[in-house]
Amino acid sequence: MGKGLATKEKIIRKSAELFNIFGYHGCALSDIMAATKLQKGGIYNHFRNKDEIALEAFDYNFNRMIKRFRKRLDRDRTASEKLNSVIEVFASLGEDPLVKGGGCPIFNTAVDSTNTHPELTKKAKEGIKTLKRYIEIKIEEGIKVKEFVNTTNPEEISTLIISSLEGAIIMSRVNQDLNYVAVTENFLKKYIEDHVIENNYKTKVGDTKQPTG
Amino acid sequence: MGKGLATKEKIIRKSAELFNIFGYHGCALSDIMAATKLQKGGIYNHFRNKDEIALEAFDYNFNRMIKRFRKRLDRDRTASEKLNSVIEVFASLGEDPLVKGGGCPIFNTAVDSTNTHPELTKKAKEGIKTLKRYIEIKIEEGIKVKEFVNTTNPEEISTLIISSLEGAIIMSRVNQDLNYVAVTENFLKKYIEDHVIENNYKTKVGDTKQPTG
DNA sequence: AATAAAAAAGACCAATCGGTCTCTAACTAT
DNA sequence: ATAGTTAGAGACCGATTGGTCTTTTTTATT
Repeated sequence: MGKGLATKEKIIRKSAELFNIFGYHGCALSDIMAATKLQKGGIYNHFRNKDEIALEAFDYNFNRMIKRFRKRLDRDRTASEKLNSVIEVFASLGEDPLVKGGGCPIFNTAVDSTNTHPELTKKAKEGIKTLKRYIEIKIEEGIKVKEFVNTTNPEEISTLIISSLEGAIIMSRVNQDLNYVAVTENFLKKYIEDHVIENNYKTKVGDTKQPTG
Repeated sequence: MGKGLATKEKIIRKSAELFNIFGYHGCALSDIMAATKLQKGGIYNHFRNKDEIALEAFDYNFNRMIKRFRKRLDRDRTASEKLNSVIEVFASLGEDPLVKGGGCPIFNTAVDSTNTHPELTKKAKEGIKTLKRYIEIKIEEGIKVKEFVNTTNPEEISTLIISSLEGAIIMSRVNQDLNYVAVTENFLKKYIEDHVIENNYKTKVGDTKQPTG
């Protein structure tokens, strides 16, 4: 890897942080210059403009997010383990932020760019859809192998997981109180245990429920 | 009301829109000048700086939000009606946005201001807490009159309602697809019907559940 | 070691930023 | 009607914005 590539990576890495902290309009080129210890020439040698940096920075954050999901779900075998991990990876954005500035960079970008930056908005939009589909597939697989009850609506559960945890992450971030995420995480786990996972698969002790069939 | 007050109100009203659309850093004074058809002198005659406008604009949006809740819940008698209305008012931010630019102005401000504008962040933070407490009280009342099961955790349900609907609102806004909010709204209503409202109070037909006691 | 190519520096630019200040226009009270 | 007061216009300010371009430095190639 040549020197140029290393520099370009550094710019993306630092900018990904800065944009997540300050937002697109709140992050000036001078901030990127300071963070990378580069002058204008060093930055614009790799990018045509600020937009291009922001777009590549988003991709960088998104890919890291996907990686965190994959890395965690790879060690799971059952569908319920995978679904559980999905919830925990989202929730982990609270204690162990993917990016400096905290929260979920995808949703941060979504809110930040709507009405102001169509290209970024499009990326955020597609990112959310990819994430939603990713979870849906895990649920569909669970239904297929009869690990999840067959009345489970994959889109409903997927939407619920994303919306509730993303909302909670925002609440926790602004209030600097991880309890919001914790409460939401617990609710989702309990709900899935009680309504999504088939009774025969339940391993929890103290479960007084009787199989209905 | 003097001419000055009317002008000040207009500035707040227009700015409340602009800040919700573009965010604090994305909204320039020139935008406010254009929207209000005023020059700098006309604006700075009423405000000391841009910050002061943004802070008052937030209060304006927050008060309108609270009003929408109150107006709707005033016509409800039972606790379950009130809780249902809470959900519907949140969901209404999708189809019938409180502010131009869409979404929830409180959460938009929360995301926009975190790490960049402590005063705004504080207001957003307090706004969310007020909202959460408002819902908690409705739930506590429902428990008190035995309309809700007494194992209901007010904080849990309140947090869940806010986080999931706010997350869904962001998803719907960026995807320009109200389905995310609709799915979340339906889930919450169903969950509350099945797990929060006492059986004796349930009026739904076709409910096959048996009382457990 | 010499040369070619890539990377970075930094001077420079017009436009815009938030904010101030003076001056005039418009309204209010007597 | 007139004096006093408030509201608003708009010129002006220094600082900063994103971006360009030339020059220098560093790296890779031979």
